[in-house]
Amino acid sequence: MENVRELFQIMTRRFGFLNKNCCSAGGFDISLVQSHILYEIDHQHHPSIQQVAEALGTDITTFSRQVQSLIKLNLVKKTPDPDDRRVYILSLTTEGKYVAGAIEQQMNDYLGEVFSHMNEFEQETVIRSIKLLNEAMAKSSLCCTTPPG
Amino acid sequence: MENVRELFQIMTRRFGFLNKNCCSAGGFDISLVQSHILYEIDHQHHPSIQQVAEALGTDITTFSRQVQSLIKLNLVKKTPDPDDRRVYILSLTTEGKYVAGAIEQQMNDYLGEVFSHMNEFEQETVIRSIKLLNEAMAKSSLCCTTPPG
DNA sequence: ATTAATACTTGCAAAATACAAATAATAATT
DNA sequence: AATTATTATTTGTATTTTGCAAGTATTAAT
Repeated sequence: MENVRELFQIMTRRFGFLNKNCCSAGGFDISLVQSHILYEIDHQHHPSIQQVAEALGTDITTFSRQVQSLIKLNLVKKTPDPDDRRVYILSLTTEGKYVAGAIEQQMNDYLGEVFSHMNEFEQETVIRSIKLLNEAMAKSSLCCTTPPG
Repeated sequence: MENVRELFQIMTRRFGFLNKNCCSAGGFDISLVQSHILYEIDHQHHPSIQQVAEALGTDITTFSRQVQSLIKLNLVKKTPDPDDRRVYILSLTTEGKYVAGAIEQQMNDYLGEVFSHMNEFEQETVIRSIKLLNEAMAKSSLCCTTPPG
């Protein structure tokens, strides 16, 4: 098998560039990490601060501050968990949902443009492959979980 | 077509975790960005400082300092370009090549483990798809080049 | 009732980043 | 040939990001 790492390196770097471009959607201009946080809060079910930090592989103290800044921007809301008062549940505000949606849309537009350079069959293949890859990564023990740092 | 962005987000995040884990290879313990710099210097042909900074999408003043730190670690070498004395050519030292190689190997090992969760046919498909994707991204005008920031 | 563990926050210090300005060399213009 | 403009890189300085250590508040275990 050829150099898989190289293929991945190129792919993820380019996707990173794509991501960078995409965060000034919907009139807001937020950072790349902030967009990841919005994404994650939006996709988890009533997540706690710790759960989101964990998912993103971010130090919890750093994340605590990141959340604060998003609350200041009125994009994220922090609600005390009635079952355990140590815990805060994160959710997106209406504004936050709007921004997350705008970014999602823009990213999908960009990806759509990328995919337009492939034919229908190639597009299907690529989508299916990424799914396979995600499943394989989920099965892997070595990788793909929060790093120790 | 389903939510492509979501598939990409998951994939790249996981690959990011993989990358994070992988930088303490060969006895050295370097940062993720440093590993990307080593990779890029190794894969370009006698690149100048600006060229590598450009490829990585890093501000040139930041990159100048990053190079300095890698020189201090004796992983990178800076040679004046004889044709244009404003320019410095970057290259890896013997030690730098060793570290870059160790990281490459470790990444490939990790990816090998990930791929072991797929059958031969799926593996082939995934590899081919990533190649297709990289080609499509290269063709795209919207994305995948250095962002303005 | 006391101790241990957990979820989150804050103090502080270090690291990463970027804009503006400086330096040094080459290219373009007069 | 002299002057001006452009380019490649570095440094000054200020901002932002980050993380460890320690703190608070709450729940779980003994």
